[in-house]
Amino acid sequence: MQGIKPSMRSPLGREIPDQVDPVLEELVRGIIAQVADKWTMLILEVLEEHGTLRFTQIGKLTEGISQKMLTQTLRQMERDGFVSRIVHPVIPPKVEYSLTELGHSLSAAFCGVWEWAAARHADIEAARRAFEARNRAD
Amino acid sequence: MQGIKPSMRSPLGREIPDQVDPVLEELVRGIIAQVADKWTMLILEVLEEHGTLRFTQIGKLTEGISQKMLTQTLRQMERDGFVSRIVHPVIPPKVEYSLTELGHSLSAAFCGVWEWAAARHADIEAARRAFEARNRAD
DNA sequence: CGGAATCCTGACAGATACTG
DNA sequence: CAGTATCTGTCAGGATTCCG
Repeated sequence: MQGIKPSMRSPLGREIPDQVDPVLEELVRGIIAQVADKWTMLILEVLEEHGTLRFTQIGKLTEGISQKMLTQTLRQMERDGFVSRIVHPVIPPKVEYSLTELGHSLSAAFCGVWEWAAARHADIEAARRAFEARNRAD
Repeated sequence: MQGIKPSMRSPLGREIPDQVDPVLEELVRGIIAQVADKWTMLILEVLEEHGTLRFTQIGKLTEGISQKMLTQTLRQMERDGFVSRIVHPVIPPKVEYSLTELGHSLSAAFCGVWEWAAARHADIEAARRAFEARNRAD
């Protein structure tokens, strides 16, 4: 009886109810889906590494992103409180982005998944090769 | 100089190189994208909670999944070594799925993100309301 | 410079039908 | 029961153009 929801295995002794509010669950799932998004993760990393950056700079540092997705992703991250967006009313425009405390904490939370993936990727690759071999045999 | 990659902030003192192999990075990113997939996460949870299950049972317990996506997702998870698939050669067919050790460890790895999301969802919702209010004002 | 608006396509999800 | 095959629609996301 263990689940990926912390309510069922939380090492902290906190009294999280076993029956998680389905509304909360749905919300949390949505949040995870968003933060696990390709561009969100990349931008998160770029901002972690470089601190405050301007729009175009993020675009250059985020390999392969289109202007549309950059705008869209940054908006979403701003909306969720992960990045702060400061507009300097000058000509030409200057907009600076940086991670909020919430953004940094998100980054830290994902660190565990990164460590897991880095530690186990060899097992995954092995599993894939084994799977290939199995299916080639029939 | 901090990133979401553990190489830059790993609390464990292990000697992970600061310059992560870009190939590995791409792989890890792909893995995360997959495991963060909606159905993958749901099935992961269902199997954690119920142990070994048959194809149809997983379908019933995974609200809203189509039979196509169930097959597809289970195949992928089997390919990556997260679930084992045992076919009993009887009539009618009987196929049993269960998590492997790798699957359980994946589940555990994501627990941290769940805890983060559960702990911080109020902040995110507040940020969203503030964002709404801000944009309503102009 | 930092976007917004528009158009377009291809990948992927859902529904349906068939099968060992 | 546990799939496969096929068709179709939707929609995320790229390219392009324009604007304060």
